[in-house]
Amino acid sequence: MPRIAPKMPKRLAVAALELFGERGIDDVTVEQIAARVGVTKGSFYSHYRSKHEIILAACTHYYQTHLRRLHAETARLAHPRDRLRRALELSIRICVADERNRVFTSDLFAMALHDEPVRQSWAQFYNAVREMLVGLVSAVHAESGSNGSDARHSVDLMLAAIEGVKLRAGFEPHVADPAEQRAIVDGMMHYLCSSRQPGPAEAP
Amino acid sequence: MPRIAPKMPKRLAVAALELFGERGIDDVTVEQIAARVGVTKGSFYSHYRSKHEIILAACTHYYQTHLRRLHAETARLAHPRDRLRRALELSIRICVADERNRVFTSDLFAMALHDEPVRQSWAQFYNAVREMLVGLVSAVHAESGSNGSDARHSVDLMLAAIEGVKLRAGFEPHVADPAEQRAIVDGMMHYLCSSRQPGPAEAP
DNA sequence: CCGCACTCATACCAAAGGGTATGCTTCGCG
DNA sequence: CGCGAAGCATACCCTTTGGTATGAGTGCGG
Repeated sequence: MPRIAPKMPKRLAVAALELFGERGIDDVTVEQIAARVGVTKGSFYSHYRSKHEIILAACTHYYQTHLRRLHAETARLAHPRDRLRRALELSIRICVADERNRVFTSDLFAMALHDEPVRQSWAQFYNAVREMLVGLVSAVHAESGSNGSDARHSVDLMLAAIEGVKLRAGFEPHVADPAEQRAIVDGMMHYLCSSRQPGPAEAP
Repeated sequence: MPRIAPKMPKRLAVAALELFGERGIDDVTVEQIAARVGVTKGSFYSHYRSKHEIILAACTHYYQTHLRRLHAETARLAHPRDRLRRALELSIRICVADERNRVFTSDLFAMALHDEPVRQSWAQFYNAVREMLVGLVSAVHAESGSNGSDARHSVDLMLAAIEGVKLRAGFEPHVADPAEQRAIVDGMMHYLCSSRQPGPAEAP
C-alpha cells in the first residue's frame, strides 16, 4: 500500500463521527471505524493511540464543522435581527431533525460528565456558540438601546432550551414539524429581542 | 438465608438507581447492584430477567419519586403563581445541584434514543411533568385571562430549557450558584407568566 | 416431620472488544 | 541499488461482563 496516507487521521475522525451519529459512541468499535475507511484495526492504532483519542478528534471535527456552518449561514444576511433568526432556525433545525447529531451529542454529554478532556472540549465549543449568539443579540439590542448583560442571560436560557428541544425531539418526533420549529424560533426571538430588565430585584 | 425477601425487587431497583447516579448506567455491573443490597449476582437474576429490566425498574422508581416530590412541594402553597415558582425552583435546583440526577438522566437520554421501552417510559414521565406545569401556568393565566394554548408552548420551551440547564451545569458549575438559579427561575417565570400572543403571525 | 418451593451463592461459560506484537509491502533517499 | 522507515494486515492476548447451571439452605404448609 502507498507509503503516503494523506489525511488518514482526518478521514478516520470523520468516519468515527459518522458512525458515532449512527450508533452511539459506545456501540461503535475501533474495527468498524477502521473498516469504514478501508483499513484494519492495526492501521488505526498507528494513527491514534486509543479509542478515546479518536473520540476527541471526532468532537473537534464536529465543533469546527458546526461553527463554520453557523457563521456561513448568518454571514450572508445584513440585518442583525435576520442573522439572529437564521442562527436560531439553523440551530433548531439541526437539533430536531438531525438524528445523528442527537445521538452523537447525547452520548457526548453523558461521557462529558466523567471525562475531563471531553467536558473541556464541549465547554469550549458551547462557549464559542454562546459568544456568537450573544454578539448577535447585542447587535439587535444596540438597535433599540437595551441592556447588554441581559443578552447573556437570555442567550444562556435559549441555548439551554435548544439543547432541551434536541432531547425532546428524540421522543416527541412531531417537534420536527416545520410549524413547531417556527413556533419555537418565534418564541425564542420574542424572548431574546424583548428589551426588559433581568428581574424584579434589579428593576430601577 | 430467609425465604422471605421482602421488597427485594424494590430494594434492588433503588440500589441500581443510586449506583446509576454515581457512575452512569453502563459503568454499573449487575454484580455491583447485587452487592449493594448484600446479595450476589445469582440472586439478582432470580428477581430480574436482565440488566435491562433493572434499568426500567430504576427509571420507574425515579419518575415516581420525582413526581411525588414535585406535587408535595407545590401542594402546600395556595397561590398559583407561588406554586409555579416553587415547581420551577425545585426543578432548577435538582437539575443544577444534583449531580447524580444529571449523571443518571444523561445516560438515560442517550439510551432512550435506541431503546423503545426506555424512550416510552421517559416520554410518559416527561408528559406527566408537563401536564402538571401546564396546569400551573393555566391557573396563573386564568387569573389574568390569557390564552391556554400559549401555556402549552411556553411550558414546552421552559421544560426544554430546564433539561438544557441541567446539561450546562455539568460543565459550568457556577450555574448552581443561588443567584444564578434565581435569575434562571425569574427568566422562566417572566416567560411563562407574560400574557402575550404566540407570535407575530397570530397577532390580532 | 417431610417435602417442596423460594432465595441465594458459587462456579463457569461465552462473547465482545480494546489493544499489541509481529511481519509484510512499498516507497523514497542516499 | 540497497536500506530504512512508514503504513498496513493478521493473529492473538487479556479483561470484562452479562448471563446461566447447579447445588445448598431455610421456611412454610400439609
